Amino acid sequence: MLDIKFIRENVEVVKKSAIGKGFDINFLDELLRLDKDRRTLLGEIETLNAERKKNTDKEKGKEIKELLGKKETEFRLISEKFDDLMLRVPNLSADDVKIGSPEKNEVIKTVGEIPKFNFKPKDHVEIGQLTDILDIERGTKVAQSGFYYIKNDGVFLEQALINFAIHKLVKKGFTVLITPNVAKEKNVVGCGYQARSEKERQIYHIEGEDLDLIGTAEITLVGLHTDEIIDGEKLPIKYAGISSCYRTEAGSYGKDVRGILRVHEFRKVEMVVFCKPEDDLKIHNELLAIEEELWQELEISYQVIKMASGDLGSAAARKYDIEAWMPSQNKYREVTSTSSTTDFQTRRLNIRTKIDGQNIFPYTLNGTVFALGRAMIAIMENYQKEDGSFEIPKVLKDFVGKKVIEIKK
RNA sequence: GGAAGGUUGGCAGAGUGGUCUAAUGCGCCGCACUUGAAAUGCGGUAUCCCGGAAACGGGAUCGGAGGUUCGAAUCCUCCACCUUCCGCCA
Repeated sequence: MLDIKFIRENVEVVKKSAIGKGFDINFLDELLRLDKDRRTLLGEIETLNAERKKNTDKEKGKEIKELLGKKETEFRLISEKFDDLMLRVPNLSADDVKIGSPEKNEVIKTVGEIPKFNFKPKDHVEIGQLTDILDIERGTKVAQSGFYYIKNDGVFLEQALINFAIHKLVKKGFTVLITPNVAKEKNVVGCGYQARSEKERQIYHIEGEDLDLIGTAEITLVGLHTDEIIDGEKLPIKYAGISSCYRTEAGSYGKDVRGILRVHEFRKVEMVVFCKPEDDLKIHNELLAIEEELWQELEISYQVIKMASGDLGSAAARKYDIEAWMPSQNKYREVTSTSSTTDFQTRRLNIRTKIDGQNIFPYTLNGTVFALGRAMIAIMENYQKEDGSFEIPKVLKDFVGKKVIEIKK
């Protein structure tokens, strides 16, 4: 959420930034009109309240009460609309972000060697069948398309990725958590994940409860401090959370239907940092560096993409993706994403920090450590051998307990 | 699922119809005293609205909504959440 005062005084800046992100911002004039009406009414209500307090006359008291009732109803109506529109105003993109559609995304770095195979590389679905570590068909049978089983050594591989990641992150000063996989809608909306429309809703809702299945632990990690005041001395606070993630993937029918690249449920290790505004860039670079370090240690080739404004989404001010090499597709595919959301989320969730006696909204940043399904795909495909077996990256060997995952006899 | 108790400022916590401009304590910020610190003293300490360049001034806000009343933190109703006990259960 942006500060309404900022919006009032910088309408053109807000418009320009939103258009750069590809958002329809036609409602901005209505928002400003509602803001004006809302404040006028609030003034009237407060004056009436003050009168009511002082008044001792019976007749006049009743009069005031009646008028107050009308004004309050009107106020509530306007406020509701106002709040709704406020939530639809996207965050500003950072100054260093290129304005433009996703085609303007920039590859800022390519690291590592693309593996050369003297056979036609298989995809993870085939490798998963041959090694018997994935059962996608039965996931579909028991649950639905987009759900899958991980079996046998696959289980150890996923656990290995988690362990490898959290050991590293603890050393880097992160507090590790296993978070709830559900959260009240307030936290979902607070992080900027509200649906643009019901049709495109990405989040599963639990019927009859004020609970959504989380799409990422970002929601539960940022939500940790909802309605709290964080001591400025404690910043930066760094969290790494393990959770399941649920996505309806509405609007992406037909994309990546094969395998487990795009699914409704997966597990992920996610970083969230609360920091002082002036540390934004520094922390963002740190998060990206951690993500790169992990892929370097896995010895898998990757690219770092700096997203143009059109690919930022509502909350992000700046975003980098890492794309890892996927041999079966002969291209790099997204495996991590790290964003700065400035004070967009903390404003919505009323998370403040006290620095020298002053309350300000801290900045939040997030970044993927491992989207475990996608990391597994990358390992399976990049480390595959001709028969469909694959090696375990050196850094994971001790965690998995073996060097190769063999095909099932 | 059943029952009881609770929700007040950064925290603890008082407050059962007007004097609440919300006690008191702690924390934090500033100032004074001090070589420095501690201790002490004084002042401040949230959010929103209006006016103002600012300093500041005025007003509103005691979980949410509704009701009773001239008047509600305080009484009544509903809702949300929290705690404890019971039941069920990994």
